[in-house]
Amino acid sequence: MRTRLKDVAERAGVSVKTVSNVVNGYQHVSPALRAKVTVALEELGYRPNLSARTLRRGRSGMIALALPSVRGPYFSELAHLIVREAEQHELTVLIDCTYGDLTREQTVAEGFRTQLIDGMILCPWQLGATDLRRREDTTPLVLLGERVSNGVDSVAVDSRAVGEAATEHLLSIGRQRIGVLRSLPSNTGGVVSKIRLDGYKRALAAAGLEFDPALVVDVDRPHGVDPRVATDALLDLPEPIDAIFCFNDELALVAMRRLYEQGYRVPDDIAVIGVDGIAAGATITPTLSTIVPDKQQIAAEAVRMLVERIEGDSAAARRRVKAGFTLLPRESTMGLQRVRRRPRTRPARQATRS
Amino acid sequence: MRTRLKDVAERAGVSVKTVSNVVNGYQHVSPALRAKVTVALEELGYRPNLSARTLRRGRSGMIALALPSVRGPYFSELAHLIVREAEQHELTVLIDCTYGDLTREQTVAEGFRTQLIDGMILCPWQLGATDLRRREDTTPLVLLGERVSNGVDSVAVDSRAVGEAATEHLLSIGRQRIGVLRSLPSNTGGVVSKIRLDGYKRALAAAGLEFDPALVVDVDRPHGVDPRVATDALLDLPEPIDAIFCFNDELALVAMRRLYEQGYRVPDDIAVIGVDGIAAGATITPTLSTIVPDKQQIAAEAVRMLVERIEGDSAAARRRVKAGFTLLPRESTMGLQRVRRRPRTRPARQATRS
DNA sequence: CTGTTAGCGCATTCAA
DNA sequence: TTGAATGCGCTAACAG
Repeated sequence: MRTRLKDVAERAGVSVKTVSNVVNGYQHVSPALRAKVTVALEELGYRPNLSARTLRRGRSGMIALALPSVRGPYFSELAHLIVREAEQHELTVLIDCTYGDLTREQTVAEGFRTQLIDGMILCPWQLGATDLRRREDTTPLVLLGERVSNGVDSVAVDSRAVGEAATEHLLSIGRQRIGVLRSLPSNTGGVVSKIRLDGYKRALAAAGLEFDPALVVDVDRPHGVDPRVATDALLDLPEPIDAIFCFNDELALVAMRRLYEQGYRVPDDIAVIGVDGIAAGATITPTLSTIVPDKQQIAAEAVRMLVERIEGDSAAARRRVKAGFTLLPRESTMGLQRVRRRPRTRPARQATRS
Repeated sequence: MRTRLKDVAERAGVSVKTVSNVVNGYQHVSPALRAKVTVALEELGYRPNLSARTLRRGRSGMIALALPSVRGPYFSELAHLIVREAEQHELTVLIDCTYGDLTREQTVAEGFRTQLIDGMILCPWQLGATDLRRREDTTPLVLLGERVSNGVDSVAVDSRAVGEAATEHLLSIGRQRIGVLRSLPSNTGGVVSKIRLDGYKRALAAAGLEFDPALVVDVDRPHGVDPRVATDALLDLPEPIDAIFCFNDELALVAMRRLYEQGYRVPDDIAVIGVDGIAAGATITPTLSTIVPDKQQIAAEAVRMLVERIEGDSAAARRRVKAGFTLLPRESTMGLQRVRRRPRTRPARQATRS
């Protein structure tokens, strides 16, 4: 049997309450007793039973983070930041993967790990306003993304502004026919993609250009159009394109590879811009121009709002926070950095295929 | 107040026990009562209080996963797989970031979230055998990696074999002077790096080549030598190298960029191989040859062993499972795929700098 | 300042 | 098959 508070009390010759006081860092304990208790605590190797404490306190100090996935550069970074942020508030994060599955998202919204978590942050892909209205669970909830505009706290980047910024950047370097590789994860309503495309259209309109639907190709991984095929589709257009706006960096990487395979040069022939700011983008050649959402801000705001809900009156008005982003112009739009060609000291090798 | 078992019981006009039976799917409940209870459950929107249940059962159905970070391609993928694997066993995963910090690792090993988690999987970077011997907490524990060889269950890839395989591959394509970019996270004892280097030496020896310490450069992010500088160091060696073995793919990406900046061609001048199998490696040009640890196996074995500990007698002998890996030869060692140069239909553009 | 006691919500003895 | 009572370990009222 595990050592309980009671065991420690007996050992130290004090009451349970006193031990509890010491464990919880209460002020009003005489030094003498505190010392005795501390020794007993140490000797018995006491560890509080968090379930019991949670049951009693009605608080566990844990929050859930429900994401479509924890894999992939975007969500893993976001998860990391949220975990860090939660730590600041002495909260532990329980991560749950929804796989963008509606049923799972509903389960989460509708009382997941009840009473074991003090609140949760959910990034919905399919969950709709209806689901949320039906919601009976009273656990504080903060939503990530623009999907739902219901009476729930949420934080998201302004996708329209993102679409606009990317497009404006491409226009600013003289590109006129801008293809779009739009990611439509098969399991999403694609709200974000839709809004981003609005931004694209707006930027075009502001530049006096007409929107051409043929320039927009949907990429629907993993069950839909392969990104390579989608890129080819853009390249095969009768009137050639001079830039591609990819809705995420991973897509951009694939597109750039495809452009290489098809003999196009980036950015000379075709400029490429992505969204996310994944690490590889800074390292590949050409380095990838991209738009970086302020994940740190997203994490901080989400946790802050959640903590407020947990601690404060749940009655406060629902808030909708807009997170910022940054345009990072790099080589895939601005042109390759000049490199110094080294004198070659030995003949170029042939790779020996085995 | 939240609806409790008792409330449901009153509503349905039955005892608490019966409701509990229904909730937990007990067999021996008469259909009539079951129906009544189900209705009451629905009407009141009952959600079990997991803290109470945990306290009573002595099991929470949660396990902790303590990693240095959840960011980055390797750990995020691993976390993902472990979460999936845990789900198969109806376990929820609580993720904790240690940042490779010794104190935090000790905290985790020494009774983290006691009684709230049924077991844990820890990937130690600094924790030593001493810490583990001292361990008083009885929560089942499984270790990831080769760091500790104590009386604890663990699963890890054979780093020596990895080092050997990478080196042999480079030798097999005719490279003889193989530089090593060795990652030594500032907070690690670098056990893995050491063992991998052993593999490198062994492969060299087997090929009748002498080991040259000058060929090994340590990269110590974020506080130590910049990977770019480290790459330069290899390039500045009096006797030129013809290959680089990078201890992880991210490092390889940086090295390849640096090679480009310095005017070397990959793989013609210098072949590059990494370890991890990150997604970007399949997409960049040249695609990155790499060694992919079988993360799925690691995840599966870790969870399996943990579950056995949780359910079975804790007395069973400690096991040390070796996970497999795969060599993925790609363009960065095998040579570029031939590309078709398209007829250019319009003059090459100049990127207009704004 | 410290001890006694009740009860958080649930699962589970033991009776019926 | 079902109901009543007990206690999991802890914290917070309330006494002392």
